[in-house]
Amino acid sequence: MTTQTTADLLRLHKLRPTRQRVALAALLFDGAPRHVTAETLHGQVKDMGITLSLATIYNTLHQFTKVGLLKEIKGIGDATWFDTNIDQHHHFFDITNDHLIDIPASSITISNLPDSPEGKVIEGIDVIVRLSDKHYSE
Amino acid sequence: MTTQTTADLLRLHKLRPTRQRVALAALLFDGAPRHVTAETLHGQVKDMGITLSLATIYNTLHQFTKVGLLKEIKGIGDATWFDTNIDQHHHFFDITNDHLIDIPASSITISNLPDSPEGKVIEGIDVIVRLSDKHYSE
DNA sequence: CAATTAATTTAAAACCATTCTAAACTACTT
DNA sequence: AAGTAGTTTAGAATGGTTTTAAATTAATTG
Repeated sequence: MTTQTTADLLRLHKLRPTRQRVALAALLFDGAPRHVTAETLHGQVKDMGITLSLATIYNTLHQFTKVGLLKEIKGIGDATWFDTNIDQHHHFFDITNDHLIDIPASSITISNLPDSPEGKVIEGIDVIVRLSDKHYSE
Repeated sequence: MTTQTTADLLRLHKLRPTRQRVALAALLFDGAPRHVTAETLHGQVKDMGITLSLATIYNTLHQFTKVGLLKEIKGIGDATWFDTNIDQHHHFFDITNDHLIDIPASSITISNLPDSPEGKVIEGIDVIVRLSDKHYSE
């Protein structure tokens, strides 16, 4: 994705294409699915020779989430993850290396869910499948 | 549960029945299913006129978890929850009031899960069903 | 295109849940 | 009763995240 279209993408969402936001958007929205935390993204950006404050990373991740460019995933590991896959979906979480893999919502069938309590509706369902290394000994 | 049997329960798990642990065990293991965080438990204990340091609450919750008296639930809301239901199970989480309700594992059927990545095995599956208030308008 | 305005970025402080530390205390053993 | 090992505690430290207020920069206006 060129810098030009990245700027356009931001403008499309009413976000000023600042140097910082363009850098982050270019990195995040290059087409490959990505899972980042504020810290991992900060590191990746630093590796590219760009210095951004962590506060800006947080601000930007939240802004991108608000306009629908990212999906926020809490409750996996210790930090908050942001996912470029914004469709409803679930996750494998590899506890050996804190790695996330998407599972399309259509790839899991959940049935026989008990009734919701009176007056409550289901807002969403999150499935986390924890993975660890297979051990061949025994 | 009487103080005597609470002390016995603790001794059974090789935990000294200190004043603090007896108070917490009596509160937690009275038969009703309970979901607590360190903060909610600290508040409940304080309401009973007993003063315990937060550090002790954390220590004790972790010790109870280690011996199998509690189950630790991370990733729901901002704090770590501890559940007196130690069976494998899932949760409704009411986002309007941070209230948890257990869903027995047997009450949910999950099928068609994609294959785990090569060399990985499933450690566990966590399902969180987020609830909010039903709105009748529209 | 210079000046103004409003949004953005930033360093640093603050926050909150949790853990650590090291000293004081207490249950159990002798 | 004395010793010792386990436990509790206040307070400091930690880690992820948010807030604050000042400095900077993008967009707008004249």
